[in-house]
Amino acid sequence: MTKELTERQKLLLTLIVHEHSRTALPVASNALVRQYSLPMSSATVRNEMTALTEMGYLRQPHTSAGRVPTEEGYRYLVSHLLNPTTLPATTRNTISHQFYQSPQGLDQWLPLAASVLASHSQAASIVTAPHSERATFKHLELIATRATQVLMVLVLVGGEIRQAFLSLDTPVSQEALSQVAARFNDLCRSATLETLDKLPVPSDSLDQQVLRAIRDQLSQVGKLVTGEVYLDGLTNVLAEPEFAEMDMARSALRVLEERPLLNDLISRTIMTEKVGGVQVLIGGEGTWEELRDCSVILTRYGVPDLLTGTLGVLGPMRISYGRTISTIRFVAGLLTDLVSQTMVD
Amino acid sequence: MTKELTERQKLLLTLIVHEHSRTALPVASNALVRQYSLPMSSATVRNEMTALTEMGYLRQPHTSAGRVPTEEGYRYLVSHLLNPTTLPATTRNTISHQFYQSPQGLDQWLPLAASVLASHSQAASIVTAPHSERATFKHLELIATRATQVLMVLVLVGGEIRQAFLSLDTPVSQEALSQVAARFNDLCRSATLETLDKLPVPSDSLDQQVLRAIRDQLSQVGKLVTGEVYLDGLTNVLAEPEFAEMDMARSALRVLEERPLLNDLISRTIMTEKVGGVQVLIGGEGTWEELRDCSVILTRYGVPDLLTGTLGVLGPMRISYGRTISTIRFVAGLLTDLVSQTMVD
DNA sequence: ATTAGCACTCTCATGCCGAGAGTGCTAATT
DNA sequence: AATTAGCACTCTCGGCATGAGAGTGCTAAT
Repeated sequence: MTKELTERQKLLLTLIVHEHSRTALPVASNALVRQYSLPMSSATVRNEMTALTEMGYLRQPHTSAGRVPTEEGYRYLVSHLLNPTTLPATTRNTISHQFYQSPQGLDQWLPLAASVLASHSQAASIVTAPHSERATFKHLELIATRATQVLMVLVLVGGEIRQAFLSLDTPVSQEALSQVAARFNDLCRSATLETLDKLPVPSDSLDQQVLRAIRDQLSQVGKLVTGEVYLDGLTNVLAEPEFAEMDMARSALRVLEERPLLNDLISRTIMTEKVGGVQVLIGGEGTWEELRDCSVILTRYGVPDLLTGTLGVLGPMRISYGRTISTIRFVAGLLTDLVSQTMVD
Repeated sequence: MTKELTERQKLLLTLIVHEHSRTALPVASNALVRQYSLPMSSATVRNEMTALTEMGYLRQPHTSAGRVPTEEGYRYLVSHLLNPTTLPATTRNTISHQFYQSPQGLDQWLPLAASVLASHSQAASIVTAPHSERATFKHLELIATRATQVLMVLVLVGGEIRQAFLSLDTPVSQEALSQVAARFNDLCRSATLETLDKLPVPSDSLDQQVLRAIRDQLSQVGKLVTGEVYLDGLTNVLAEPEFAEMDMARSALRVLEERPLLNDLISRTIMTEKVGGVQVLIGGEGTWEELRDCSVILTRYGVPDLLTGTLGVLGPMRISYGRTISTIRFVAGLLTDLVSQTMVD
C-alpha cells in the first residue's frame, strides 16, 4: 500500500515537507513550481497533490488552502526518503571544539550538549545523565562529620557517585571509619546487588548499617527519578508559530517538565521509525495526546550495559528531520566518546 | 509623599490588589462594593480611586475601564500594607511531611522544594543548590580507574562533592594513590585556597598534579555556573492570562532559561522591598526589560557563610504577595533546617 | 463628606463586504 | 495518455460600521 509512490510524487512530497518546514504555512501548487523551478505546471502539481492527499500523506486545512503534510506524510518521509546526511564539517568542528575545550567532566558536558542541541535544532532539547544499568560497586568512602553523623560516598563502576548520610548510635573516629571503608572496599570489589546478598550478615552494627546503605544506593540506581535531566531551549518551542495558541505550547512543555511524563516518554523508547539508532516519534503516535503537533527525536549514548543516557529534541512536527537527526547523532557520538574516555571501570 | 494615604485608601488599595489578583481584570468601583459589601457607595470609591490614581498607585487601561494597580501600587502594598501572615497549619504540615518522609539528601530535596514552590504559588520556581562561599577542604579520595586515569573525589566542608579526572604519565597502583590521598587529608585539613598557597611546592610530580587539581576545584566553587539550578512550574506562567501574547511569556521564561540572565538576577539580589529577608522584585524595576510584567520573589536559605543557596518564584505581577512570601519563607526555613542537619563540618 | 443620577467614552462582539489566494474541473494540446 | 491552460468556485482574512454594555467623571442634592 505504501509502495505506490512514483518518483515524482516522492520528489513533490519531499519538497512540500521542506517548504512547509521553512514557512510553517500550507504549501500552494503555484508557490512550489516557482520556488523550485519545477519542470511542470502548477496544474500537474495539483493533480499529484490530490493523489498524495487521497493516500493520506497530505491534508488541506480548508478547501482553498495549500497542502500540509500529515503525520503519515512525515513518517513516509522519515522512513523512505531521508538520505543519511552528514553535518557540514564546519558545524562539526564548531561543536566538537566546544566540548573539548572545556574538559571539565560530565556535569559540564551534559548541559553543554543540551544547549548545543537546542540552538542547532531551534527546539527544546533533553539530555539525561548516563546511568549504569547494572549497578556495580567500585569504591566506598566514609567521612566523619559530626559526632554521630557520617557522610558516605559511594563510587560505582562507570563513575557514578552517590552520597548518603548515616546516623550512628555512638560516635566513631575517622580512623575507625576509614578501616571499615577499607574492609568494604576489599570485600565488595565489583559487587553487584546480587553478590551483596550472598555476603554473610556482619556482626558489627556499624558494618550492618553501612552494608544496608550500600544496598540501598545500588538498588536506587537506574531509577530515572533523580533530578538529572538537562533541558534547554524550551523557549524555542514557544517561538514556533504553530504554538501561537498557548494551550498547545503548554501541554507540549508540560511533557518535558513533569517527570512522570518525561520518564514515560524516554523509557517507552518506541521503535516507530528507527534510523540508525535514532528514534523518531511523530505527532504523539496516538498515545501522547499532549504531543499531537510535536515530534520527538531521541537516541541513546554512552557504553551499552555500562553507562548510557538518552538525548534528543522536542520540536514542532515540521522540524527539519534530516538536519536534526544528523545533529543528534553527532552529539550522541561526541558524548559517547567523552563518556567512554572518562569512564571508571 | 507616600504617607498621604488615609486608612480608607489603604483598605481600598488592598482590596483592589486582591481583586485584581483574583480576576486578572481591571477592577470596577461597582464590583468592589458588591464583592466586599463595602459600607460606602461606588461613587465614593470612585473618588478615592481617582485620588490613588493621581498618586500613581493605580492606573486605568483606558477611559472607561476599571483600575489596575501600578508597580508603585504593588510596592506600596508590599512595604506598607502586608501583615506578616503565617501559612495555615495544614499546609505547613502537608509540605513538611513531603520533605521529611523522603530523607534522601539534597539532590532529592531541591527538586522537591522547586516543585512545592511551583504548585503552591502557581508560578515558576527557582531553587539553586547551596554552595559554600569560602571553599574549605574536608576530604580527598583518589581512585584508580584505568592504567593512567585517576578519579579524584573532593569533599568540601559543607558537604559539597566535586569530582575531576587526572591523567598521569605513568600508572600508579591504588595503594600508592590511597597513600597520597591520606597524606593530603592530613596536610590540608580545613585548608582554604589561601592556606593552600602557603604550602611548599611538592617535589613529587603526582603530588604536584593533585595539589593543582585541588586548587582548581576550590577556586571553581562559588561560581554559580554549574548546572545546579532547579526550575519547576514553568508552564504555570504560560497559564496566566497576562501572557496570552507569546512574546511576554517567552521573554519571561528566557530569563530563567539563560544562565547568564538568571545568574545576574540572583546575584543582583536587589534590596528593593525587603520583608524579613525576602526580596521582592516588582516589574523588572527598570533594569529588567524582560520582566516588565513579572515579579520575582527570592530569599536565601542555608547556613550563612558556610552553605547557602537561593530560592524563589517568578510569576505575574499580580501574584499573591502575602501567600507567596509566606510559602517561600516557610520552604526556605525547611531547607535551612535540612541543610544544617546534614551539613558536613 | 457622601451619594444619586446622568452624560460621556471606550471596548468588544457581531455581521457584512470585497479582495485575494488556491483549488478542482473541463477542455484543449502534445 | 499525460500535461496544461483557463476559469469558476470556495474559503479565509482584513477592514469597517454598528450597537450593546461597562465604567467613569462630574454635578447637584443630601
